[in-house]
Amino acid sequence: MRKRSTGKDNVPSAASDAPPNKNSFQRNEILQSAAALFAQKGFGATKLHEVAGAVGLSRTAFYYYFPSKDELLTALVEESTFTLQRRLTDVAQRTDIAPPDMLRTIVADYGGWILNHPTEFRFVSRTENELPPAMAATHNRAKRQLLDSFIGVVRQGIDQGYFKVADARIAALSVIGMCNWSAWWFRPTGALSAAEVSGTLVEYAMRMVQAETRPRSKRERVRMEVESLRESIARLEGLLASES
Amino acid sequence: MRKRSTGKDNVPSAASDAPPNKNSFQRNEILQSAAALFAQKGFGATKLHEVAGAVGLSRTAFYYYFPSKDELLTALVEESTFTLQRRLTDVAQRTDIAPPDMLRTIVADYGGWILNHPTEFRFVSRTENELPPAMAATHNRAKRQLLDSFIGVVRQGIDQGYFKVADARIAALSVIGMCNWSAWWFRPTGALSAAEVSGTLVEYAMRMVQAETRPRSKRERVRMEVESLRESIARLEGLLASES
DNA sequence: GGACAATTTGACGTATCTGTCAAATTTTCG
DNA sequence: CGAAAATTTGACAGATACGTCAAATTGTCC
Repeated sequence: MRKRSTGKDNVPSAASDAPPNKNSFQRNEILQSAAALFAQKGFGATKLHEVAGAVGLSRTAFYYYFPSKDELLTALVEESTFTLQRRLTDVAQRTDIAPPDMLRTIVADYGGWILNHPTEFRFVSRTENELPPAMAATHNRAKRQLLDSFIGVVRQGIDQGYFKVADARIAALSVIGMCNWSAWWFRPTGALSAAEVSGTLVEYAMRMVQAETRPRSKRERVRMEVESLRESIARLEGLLASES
Repeated sequence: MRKRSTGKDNVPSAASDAPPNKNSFQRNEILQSAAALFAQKGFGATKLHEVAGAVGLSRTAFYYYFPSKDELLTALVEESTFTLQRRLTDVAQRTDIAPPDMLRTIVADYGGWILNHPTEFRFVSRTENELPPAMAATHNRAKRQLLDSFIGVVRQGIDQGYFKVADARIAALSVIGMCNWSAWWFRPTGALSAAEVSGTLVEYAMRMVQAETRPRSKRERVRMEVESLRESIARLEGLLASES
């Protein structure tokens, strides 16, 4: 019964042997269930016995894997938020791409991540007002960065004559909102895959800013033509279906 | 949490004189503060002393206006949800308007309501998973009706040749999501008014479905799509030829 | 001022939740 | 098998939350 109570053993550094509870199967099960429960009912409203019960454990067994409920929250936030944050800032830093392709890339990446991690996204959205101050600060900073990235792309597109938008901020928020909300309705088991929905979101984002089709590279032209073909075929299928 | 109270006066019947607490100023203050707190932290995570403290009351004074925390929730849900529900179903029932105007109207109405009641909307969205079963059922029914209304308008627009959209459901969800998310970023004190933002949302919704002012016949649309396909293939052939 | 109702409060009881700890049980491995 | 480690459990303590109630305070009207 080595509890290693005093030592902060939850640092992400790769201590190989000492930490008694790390990367355990049950630990990951708890994290996953907790994310779903927190996403559904919120952090404060979710009781520990629910978390434990969801993975078939007694409430006290939980404390073998996490020192406290707050530590569970921090572990969850670190796991979920950091990946999202990194992904966002990475994409937005590039300046070598023209605004239309840039918007396409950023929406596909952001929306794609949400569609592939709807539970995590809902968890973060739901618990962002209950986070401890330090984490709330970094989270808000990341959100602001994300918004600024979108606004920057839209503004560049306007300035360079690609987009026709009156207010870059409203347009960015509308695109972001469209993507965000997909976490509340998308189900991977549905008729459309995450990649297909992501492509649709990209298409709608481009329509929102009325991006002009001034293709740049050959590769990009091919991609656009293929996308256009796909859309045409889908529309034709729809027309054909409504025929009978 | 549901405990049976003794024969108190918590019947919602409109007895004009007997109920000692109804339509009081403090009662409305409590409702308003509670909506904001529930929207921010969720129902289960918000403690009663916070609600009472937000309006300058002691915790026990709260029980003079509401028999229990659950009754506060139900009162809040009834007040917030019913107005939203009625508004939605009213607009969507009309069939005398052409799809483009219909979409304009429905988005302006729905988005406008959200922009004018962001706190209520966030409250409903946040607590919808903590509602008592009966209320959850009606709420889900209303949500489904709303979605069906949007889908119906989009589908009509497609069939009548106004809109160019591959999947009516995804388009409807995207428009709804764009509107919904405004509750999380819009502030009435900002540079743009609710009416202005609402107009922008309408504009973006119309762009999303690529609404055209004049409908085209189905036969004509098929011809156009085929022509579009032919052109795409020709362009792709050209790109392929110049590749080698 | 005084009677009466409206409103607020402090003390109390109960239920629930978090977290601790020693003991019990299971698993691992020599 | 048997010992040590890993894992789980039940009992317990402290804190907090909800709700009740009688008493106290405030406001109103004559």
